[in-house]
Amino acid sequence: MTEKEISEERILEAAHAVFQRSGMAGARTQEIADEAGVNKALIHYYFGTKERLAQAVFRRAAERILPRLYGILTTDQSIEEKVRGVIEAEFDFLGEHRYLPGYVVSEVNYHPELVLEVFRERGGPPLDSLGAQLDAAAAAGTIRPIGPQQFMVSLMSLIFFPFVARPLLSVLLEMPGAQYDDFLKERRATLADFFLAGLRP
Amino acid sequence: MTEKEISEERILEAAHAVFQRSGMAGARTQEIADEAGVNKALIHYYFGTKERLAQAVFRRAAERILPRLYGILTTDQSIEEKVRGVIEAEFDFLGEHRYLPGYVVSEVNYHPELVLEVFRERGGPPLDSLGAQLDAAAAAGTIRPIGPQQFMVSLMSLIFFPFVARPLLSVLLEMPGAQYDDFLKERRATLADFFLAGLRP
DNA sequence: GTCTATAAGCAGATAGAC
DNA sequence: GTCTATCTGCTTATAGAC
Repeated sequence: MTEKEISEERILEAAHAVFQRSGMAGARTQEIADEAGVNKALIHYYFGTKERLAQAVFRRAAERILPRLYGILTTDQSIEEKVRGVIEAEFDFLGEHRYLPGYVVSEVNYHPELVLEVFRERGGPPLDSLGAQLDAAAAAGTIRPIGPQQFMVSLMSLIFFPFVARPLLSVLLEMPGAQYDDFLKERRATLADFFLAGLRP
Repeated sequence: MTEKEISEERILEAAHAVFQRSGMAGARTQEIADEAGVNKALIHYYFGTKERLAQAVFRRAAERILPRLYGILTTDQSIEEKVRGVIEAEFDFLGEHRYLPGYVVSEVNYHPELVLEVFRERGGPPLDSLGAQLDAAAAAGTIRPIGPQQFMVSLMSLIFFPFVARPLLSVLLEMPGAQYDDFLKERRATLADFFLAGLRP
């Protein structure tokens, strides 16, 4: 890796951390520079503006979340296997990136154009093949009829929302800190059964 | 309503709108003043700082979302009736406040102390009575065993996440604008059955 | 490629008149 | 209670040396 790439990577890493905890509007380039161990000016040298830096961070984040999700959905496994696979893979990932979903969701709210451009580049999950598989399973009577969009939204809701709304849920449901981690562990173990039961006819 | 209260209310209403679309860090007091039809200085006269204005907005929002939710959970209806009731009530509410969940979730991420203080004041749902009812239903064999927290998180996830992540889901699942509204309508009609099926033993 | 120094603009907050 | 005018501080971004 060249020196240039090292600095660029350090800045991206630092920006990711700072954006995640302060949001794009709340983040300060000075803080990013400090965390990266470089000077403010260098950030502008590499990325021009704060906005373009944020986009670069999103591109990087999208490439971390989406492929593993789509990958599993594209195999030739059964619906049940896919559901279990997605839940396991996402919980693994989220264990190490607690704040990423909250950040993505927040920024997509405040700067849709900026963020959605990135997600458009990458494209969505394989809706057609998934839809066909769901239709086939419904025809065979193993699940009740459901469209691929409702399927995906329900699955993603159940997985991501507890991370996105963690601070809020932690307070409202009286599960501070480590207790919430236990809650998530229990959830990981039971979620697939709950979701699959919901699909049954 | 006194003149004083009218101005204060106009500012709160405007602040709510502006915060919702720009976030607290991104919002400008000038924009809030313009939208309220008053002067910047008046905002400080009433609320002191932008931060305290934001808190006032949250307090107002919390009082709109939570009571109707808790109210239904506190009745002596069956689990099934409560689930259907909560879903109907929340979809009604969310139809007119699309961006509220996204805003609350975003700010709770970036300024936990500030927001959580408000939610702490109000307290959570009736976990004890709900837990007892779920235990009883499980003992009677109508549902499988589930704690009140898992119950609440799953229900809230399925309801709120499609609103919180709307822009993202709209792009990834290829349902632009009005199509997403149709999707939500279908969801409203089918969600209770899906959720209740997930609970069955 | 990386730094120091600085410019230019704007935001939140206050003073003071009415 | 509401306004105009202003201050102070901070932030992004650039110029220019090394």
